[in-house]
Amino acid sequence: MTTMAATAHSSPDSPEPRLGLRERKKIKTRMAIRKATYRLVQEQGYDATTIEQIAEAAEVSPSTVFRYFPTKEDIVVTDEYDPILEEELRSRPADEPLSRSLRLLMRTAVERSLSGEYETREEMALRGRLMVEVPAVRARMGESMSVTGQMMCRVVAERTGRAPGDLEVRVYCMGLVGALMEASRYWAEHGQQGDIAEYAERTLDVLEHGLSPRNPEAS
Amino acid sequence: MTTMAATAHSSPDSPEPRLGLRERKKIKTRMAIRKATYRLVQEQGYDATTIEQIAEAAEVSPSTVFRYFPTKEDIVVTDEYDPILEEELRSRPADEPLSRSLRLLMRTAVERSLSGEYETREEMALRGRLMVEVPAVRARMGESMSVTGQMMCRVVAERTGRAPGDLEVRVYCMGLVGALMEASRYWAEHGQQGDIAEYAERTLDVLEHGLSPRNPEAS
DNA sequence: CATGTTTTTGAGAGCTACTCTCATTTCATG
DNA sequence: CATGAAATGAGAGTAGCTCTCAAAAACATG
Repeated sequence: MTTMAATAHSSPDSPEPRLGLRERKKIKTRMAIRKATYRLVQEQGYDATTIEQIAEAAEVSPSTVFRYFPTKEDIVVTDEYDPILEEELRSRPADEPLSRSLRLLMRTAVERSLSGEYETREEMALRGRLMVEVPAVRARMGESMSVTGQMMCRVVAERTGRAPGDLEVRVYCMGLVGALMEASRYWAEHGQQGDIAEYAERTLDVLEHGLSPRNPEAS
Repeated sequence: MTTMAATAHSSPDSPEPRLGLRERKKIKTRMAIRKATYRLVQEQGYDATTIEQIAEAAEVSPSTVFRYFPTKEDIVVTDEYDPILEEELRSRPADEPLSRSLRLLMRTAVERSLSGEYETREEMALRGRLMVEVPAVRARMGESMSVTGQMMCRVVAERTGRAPGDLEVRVYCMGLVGALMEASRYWAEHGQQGDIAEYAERTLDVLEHGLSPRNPEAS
């Protein structure tokens, strides 16, 4: 009953710890596990890193690691900003062409991840490498891709006035997400050098206009 | 052991056993493991079925099971007819529009799988269910999807005169394969009732012409 | 501050997928 | 039939993951 109330009862001038100690600790533990994992995986590789090592480095018990992440792959495959993308997409004017919204979305998404707002560039790079090298991680990535696809379905359905479960909607979204996934994989496979935003643009071009036949590298 | 009896070793006019006894046995073992797995999974579910049970039912040792299939998921996720599709696609005239070739390909592929030529309909149905229900299987399916995508890349590259590693080619193919995958998943989720060939058609329509905005079920 | 309640954690047992090694059996061939 | 190669079985070992239960930490009270 008194769930939300009570906060800041005695000292009304507390900085910003809106969350209780419990919540804050959970977040910290989560981060600690991630950090430890990233470090260990960088040092010794994914397979060579065991849950036990991760637990020890993060100063928690193995049980706790599994309480926070259902599988080992989940520790590295995050997908935090799905909801952010969703909101971003929804905020676009409803009469804007979908393709245009998507282009803008891609651009801001890339900018954000490059800004290191949600994860460091090293972490992103590591994730990219793992996606290419470790089958289990790649597989898990595919699963999370499907979640993103569903999110997309909801938004696209609203825009087009169709049902989210509509075959056309689902197929459209999964085609899109699959293609973008491949683009990021292409980027990862090429040493993460090229401009990923440009890759996204070209991807959307292909999806919109098809593959122009026999067009040998027009760039 | 006396099942196959004398294999007509001395008579040089043996019908067609071009393969040695070893090869034939390997094929048989492979099939036996698959059959046993399908049966047990149907009876008790995927997770409840252990490798040990499969081994016992197939009358081999657990070691042998792992020798034939790297993972448990691989036993059910087959993907035998990737090369067949490839040949089929290659056999199409080179100047035929890609979309047309793909439509024909889809049609024959569906016909073939429905004919029970490569696997029984029950097996196909089971695979569909597992793909929807069991995360590990779905994940593995995604991996095999990626292999199909690569095959597609090679063919599409030839057709369009581009390189197989070309970003546009890869993105196009993975978008396509991802969308078709989603279509088959849609089919599986809906009790495997609808006409999967029609779903494929609609999928290709969407990819070619985009999502027609606000078009409420025009069928 | 002492209390009782709830949540989180750690410890440990247990299951199973999967790997590796080595001895044994089964097929192929001169 | 003898010799070499390939397939199998048996067994030990690793690690991811689950479950249970009791201790500890955070919260809500008087």
